[in-house]
Amino acid sequence: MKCEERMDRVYIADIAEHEGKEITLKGWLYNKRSSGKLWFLILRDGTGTIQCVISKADVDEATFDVCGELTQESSLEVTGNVSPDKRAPSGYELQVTRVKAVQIARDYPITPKEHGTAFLMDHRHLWLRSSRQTAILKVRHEIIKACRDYFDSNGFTLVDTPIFTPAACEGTTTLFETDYFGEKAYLAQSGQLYSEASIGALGKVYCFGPTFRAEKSKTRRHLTEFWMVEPEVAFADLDDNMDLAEQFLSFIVQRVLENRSEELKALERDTAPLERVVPPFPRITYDEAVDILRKNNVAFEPGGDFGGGDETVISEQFDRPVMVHRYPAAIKAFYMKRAPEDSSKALGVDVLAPEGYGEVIGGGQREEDYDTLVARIEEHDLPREAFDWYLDLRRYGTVPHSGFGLGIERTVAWICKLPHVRETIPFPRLMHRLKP
RNA sequence: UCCGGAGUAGCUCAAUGGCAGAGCGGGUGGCUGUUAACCACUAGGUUGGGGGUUCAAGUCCCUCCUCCGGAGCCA
Repeated sequence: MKCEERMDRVYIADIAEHEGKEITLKGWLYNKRSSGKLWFLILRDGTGTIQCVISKADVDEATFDVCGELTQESSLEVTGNVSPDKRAPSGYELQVTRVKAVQIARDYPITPKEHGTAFLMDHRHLWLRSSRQTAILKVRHEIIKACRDYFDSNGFTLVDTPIFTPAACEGTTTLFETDYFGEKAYLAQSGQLYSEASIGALGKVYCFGPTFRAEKSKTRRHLTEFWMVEPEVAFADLDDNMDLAEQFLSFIVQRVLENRSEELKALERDTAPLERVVPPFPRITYDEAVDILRKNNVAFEPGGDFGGGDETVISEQFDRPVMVHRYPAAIKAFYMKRAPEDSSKALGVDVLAPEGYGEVIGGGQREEDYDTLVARIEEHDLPREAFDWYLDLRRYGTVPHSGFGLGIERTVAWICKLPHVRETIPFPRLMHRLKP
C-alpha cells in the first residue's frame, strides 16, 4: 500500500517520462494565478517547476476552493494528468484532479518582485528557494564534485586536516581565536602544513574543508568562512604544480559546462569565455605582470602584491586563466622556496581567473631544506617551537614538493559570473553577517 | 581601520523647508488559458535613535547606530 503511494510520487524533472499518466507531485507553491473558473498553480519541488491547471468544471468544489486558500510557499501535494502543452516553458503541465494542502504559509516575506541584498540576506534561509539561488547551489555542487572526482581519479588520497589549530599557518593573516580548554586555539586558515605532512605517507593528497580568516575585508571577493580544496604532491616542482593547476581548473570548468548548462542558462551566463578554459594557460612571471601594468598606465609600486584592480588588468590581456609566478619573496609566506636563479623571488604561483574575478588559486613549491626553513622561520619572527613537527618533515626523508589551494566561492562566482561571492555559499559569513 | 554612499508602509522607491505618496505584496470582489496575469475597491507610517535650528524638518546642522560599495589584506 505504502509502496504503491511512493511509486506514484514523481519529481518534476522526470515529468516527461509520465506523459498521459496520472501522477502526484509534492512541493511548494511558487506562484499562482486565477482566471475565474481556473486556477494556475506554479509548483516547484527542487528539481524544477511546472504549471498545474485546475478547472472548476473538472474538480469538486472543495478541491477548487482549496486553491484559493493556497499562498506563496505553501507546501502541497497535487495529483493530476501529465499533458504536453506548447505554452508551458517546460513543455508540460499538470491537469489537476486533486490538491492537498500540507501547510498554508502565512505572509511569505520574499515576493516575486525586486528586493535589496540586505533584505534578501536577512532571509537567506528562504531566499535559497528562488530559482536563481538554486541554480547557483547546483553549480556549486557540481564544482565541488568535480574537484573530488578529479583528485580521486588521479591517484590523490583525501586527508582531512584539523580546523582547530595551535598556531598561525603562515603568520600573515588574522585568525579567529577560540578558547580551547584554557588554551588558545585558532580556526584553520589552510590545511597546507598538514597536507605537507600527509604526502610523506601517501605521496599525493588533498584536503577539502572550510577555512577562516578574521580579516575585516569588505569586498565582493571576501568571506570570513570559505571553502578551499588543497592538493599537495611529493616530488613536484613549480612547473609540475602549474601543470596540475591548469589541468584541474580546466576539468572543473568543462564538467560544469557538460552537466549544468541549464543552470548556466538560467543564470544568463555567456558560456563562450568558459569554453576557452583549456590548457595550456599562459604563464608569466611577476616581473612580466608588472610590465603589463606599466604598459596600461596603472599606478603600481613594484615589489608589492597586486590589488583587485591590478589583477583585472593583467587577466584582461588573456582569453583564459593566467598563471603568474615568481613573486617577490618578501611578500610571500615563509615556507615558499626561493627561485634558484634569483633568491629575491619565491616559487609561488597565483592563477587569475578571467573577467575580473582575480585570484582563484594560490600556491607554489615549498622549501624542503631543513636549515633554510629554520632561517626563514627566524626571519619571519615566527615561534620555532610551534613548527617543530613541521621541521621534522625536512629531517626525515625530505623531498621537493608543491601544492596549491583553490577557493571554491571565487570559482563559483566566476563560473556563474556573479557580482559577489556571498551568493555562492548557502549561508555566507561576512564581517557584518553571522545570521541566519 | 580608512574613503564614499544609503536608512520613509511588509518590499522597492518618490516627496522645492509647507497636507507623507506610488508600484508590488496583504485583504475583499470580478474574470475559463494565465505566464512576475489583469481590473476594481481596501487596510497599511513614531520617515533608523537622540539632540538642535525654524512659525514649520522626511528635507538643514550635530551626534550615535545599522547596512551597502570600495581600499588595505587575502582565496
